[in-house]
Amino acid sequence: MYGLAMAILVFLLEYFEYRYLVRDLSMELLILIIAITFTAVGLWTGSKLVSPKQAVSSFERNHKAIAYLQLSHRELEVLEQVAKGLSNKEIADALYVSVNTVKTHLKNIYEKLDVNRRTQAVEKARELKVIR
Amino acid sequence: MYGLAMAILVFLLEYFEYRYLVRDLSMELLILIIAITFTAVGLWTGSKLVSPKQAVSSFERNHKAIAYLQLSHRELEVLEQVAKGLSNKEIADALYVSVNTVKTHLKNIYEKLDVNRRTQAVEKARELKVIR
DNA sequence: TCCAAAATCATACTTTCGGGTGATTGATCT
DNA sequence: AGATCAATCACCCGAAAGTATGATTTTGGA
Repeated sequence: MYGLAMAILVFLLEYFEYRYLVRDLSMELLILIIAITFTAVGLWTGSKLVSPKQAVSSFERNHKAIAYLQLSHRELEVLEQVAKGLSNKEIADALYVSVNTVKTHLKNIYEKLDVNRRTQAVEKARELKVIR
Repeated sequence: MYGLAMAILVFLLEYFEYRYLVRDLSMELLILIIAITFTAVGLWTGSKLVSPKQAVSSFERNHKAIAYLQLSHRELEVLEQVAKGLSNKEIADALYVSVNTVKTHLKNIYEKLDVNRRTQAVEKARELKVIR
């Protein structure tokens, strides 16, 4: 796309070049136009390339923190469900285990994160980039 | 800065123009150089202007959502405390009101956000950019 | 193969939350 | 002056969450 656009522009400019070459003024103008045009192209391309990269995700899990906290795979799953706002019962159903199991996992999570409420656990896990 | 750089470039190019005007090849090359240069300038300028804006904060409160949901000032304060992971008692102490008042506010918040748990309220409020 | 960690579940108990209802006070708008 | 709304508080009750303790089964490595 970019290459094509540039080729066309170069072609067009070459045409104008031969038409108005005699006048000095048009040459300066030509350079100005090219400069502005390609600055715009650069800005546009930059915004198209840079913005999505930051907007789409900008989240990557902090595996070091998880390892440091010794959070198991299952505990992470429970933590994610909690962050989604699910109740213990709903988490139990989602993970096909009993409510008691969920509670046990949560107890261990609270201990590892050094908190004693689900809301605090979510808050802390977010800070540590353990969950989204 | 940008204007100065462009002025210098135009001046330089004008110099080259008079020096190599006779050759057709250099004219095309000239245009190519200008195009590439200013694309680079555009990209650089874009990255300098766009990146910091998104990196520094990237959060501004959605006042429209708050207005639409009819969340009062006090309700917002409670919501923020909840998001911090505080218990009703702790929120009550922080805002110098009774636990019952906090509960009343929470009840109204739940109704307005159409949820029935604090964790869901936090989740939804975050989605709607009502809280950080 | 054997062990430690992870995952599972249970029971019992306490605390916190959430829902329902009702009431008072003060500010704002008409 | 009356209506409206935000903010405050109280009481009750059941549900959910959290704490403590103990036990069994799976499983991934050494």
